Amino acid sequence: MTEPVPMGEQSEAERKIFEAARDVFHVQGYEGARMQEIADRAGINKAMLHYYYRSKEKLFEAVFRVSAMKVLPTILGIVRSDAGVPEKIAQIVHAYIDLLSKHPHVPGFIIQELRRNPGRLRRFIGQQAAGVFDQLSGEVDAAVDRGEIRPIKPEHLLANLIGLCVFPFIARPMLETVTGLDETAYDAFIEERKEVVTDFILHALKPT
Amino acid sequence: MTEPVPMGEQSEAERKIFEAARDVFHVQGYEGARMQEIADRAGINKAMLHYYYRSKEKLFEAVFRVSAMKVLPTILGIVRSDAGVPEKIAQIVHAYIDLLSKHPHVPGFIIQELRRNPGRLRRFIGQQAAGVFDQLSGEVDAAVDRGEIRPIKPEHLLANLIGLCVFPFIARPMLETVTGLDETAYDAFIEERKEVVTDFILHALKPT
DNA sequence: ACCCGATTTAACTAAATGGTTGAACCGTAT
DNA sequence: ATACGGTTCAACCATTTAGTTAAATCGGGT
Repeated sequence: MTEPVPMGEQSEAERKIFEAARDVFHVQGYEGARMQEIADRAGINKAMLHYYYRSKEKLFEAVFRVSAMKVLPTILGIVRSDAGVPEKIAQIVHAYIDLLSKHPHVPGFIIQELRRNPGRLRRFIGQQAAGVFDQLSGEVDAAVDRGEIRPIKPEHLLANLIGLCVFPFIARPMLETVTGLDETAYDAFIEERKEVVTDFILHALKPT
Repeated sequence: MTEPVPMGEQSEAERKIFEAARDVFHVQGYEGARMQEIADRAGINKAMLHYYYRSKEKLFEAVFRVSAMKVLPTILGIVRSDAGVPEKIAQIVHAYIDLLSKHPHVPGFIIQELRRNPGRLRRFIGQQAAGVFDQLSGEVDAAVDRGEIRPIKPEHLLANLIGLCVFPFIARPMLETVTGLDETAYDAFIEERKEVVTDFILHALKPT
């Protein structure tokens, strides 16, 4: 081997495999993905997949972990910050749409896996996000009591917040068709949403 | 045969096959579905699937058509009605959430198929929904001009409207975990959303 | 009673797919 | 140079899966 691989690091081949697997799993989902296609994209033999990752399931697990980790911590960090509720909303919307623009297939990928195997994400969230909703919940209730925002149950606000950010990514081909936007215009549309969604939510919450 | 089957109608067997296929496809998706499981659920031999529907693809196509048809026309009818924009929004939200509560797996099913084969839904929407967005678009722009609602691009309003209705269904297991709601509480949560979402959108659009 | 077409089944086939194996390769340390 | 451990590959294997077939069944019309 030209370059020995330090313990705990990825070899060139392992990295290429992972990236190929990520691309294929993200678009095709677990069931739709073919080990042969992953090998082809990585430009290596199919047996290599099993040499580095023991099985399809293990390879998928690795991809899932990294993908979910890419999306969750950003949000959690903002929720944990000490900004007020309206500022948090603005920050989350901007950070989330920004992030998803860089990984546009992740939301659909997560949703798909959520259908196939709800348990995995449940465990994952249970570990990562424990207590975070309670914190947000408390802050929202307090802001409501203070009359800072109109009354709303935290679970509704959370669902609205995430739904508004995520939906354009998972339903992209549908919305493109309905609205008649081409790919470039749709990218601009998503970019606009950082402001539009923030504005939309804050107005919805503005006390009368 | 005990009951002859009139031309153009479904036999008992065909109906049972279709219902089993619908249930399996809705939850497993195309790739995840097994013809054997569909046959088992229908309580018939696997060969019968091919007798009535020539192939997995054809069977899926039938299920998809009916499922998409169940969800689209309701919305289209309301959009085409002559109610004002705020009334239309209220009607769509109520009708849509009501409808999805009866077919909770359909949104995820559609999304999954949208990823696997965007072309099919594109064609489907192209036929069914042609012109409907243009109408809604015109009405929204007019309402904005009249100062009836705050300025918003129709594509954003549409994305918000559908996203807010649909998201709790496709992300259900995730939201259940994060919020700690059990199945019964989550059903109540969805029921609440008819009012909450309507209220949320209308306030977001209320001129200042 | 018998025929006939529609329906149903068990057994089978062909292809695809995840996974395995044993040999070859390659750079390094002895 | 040689042995060695990690790496790579072509060929192979076992299982699963969609799809086929040919025979059996069933009920109504004659």
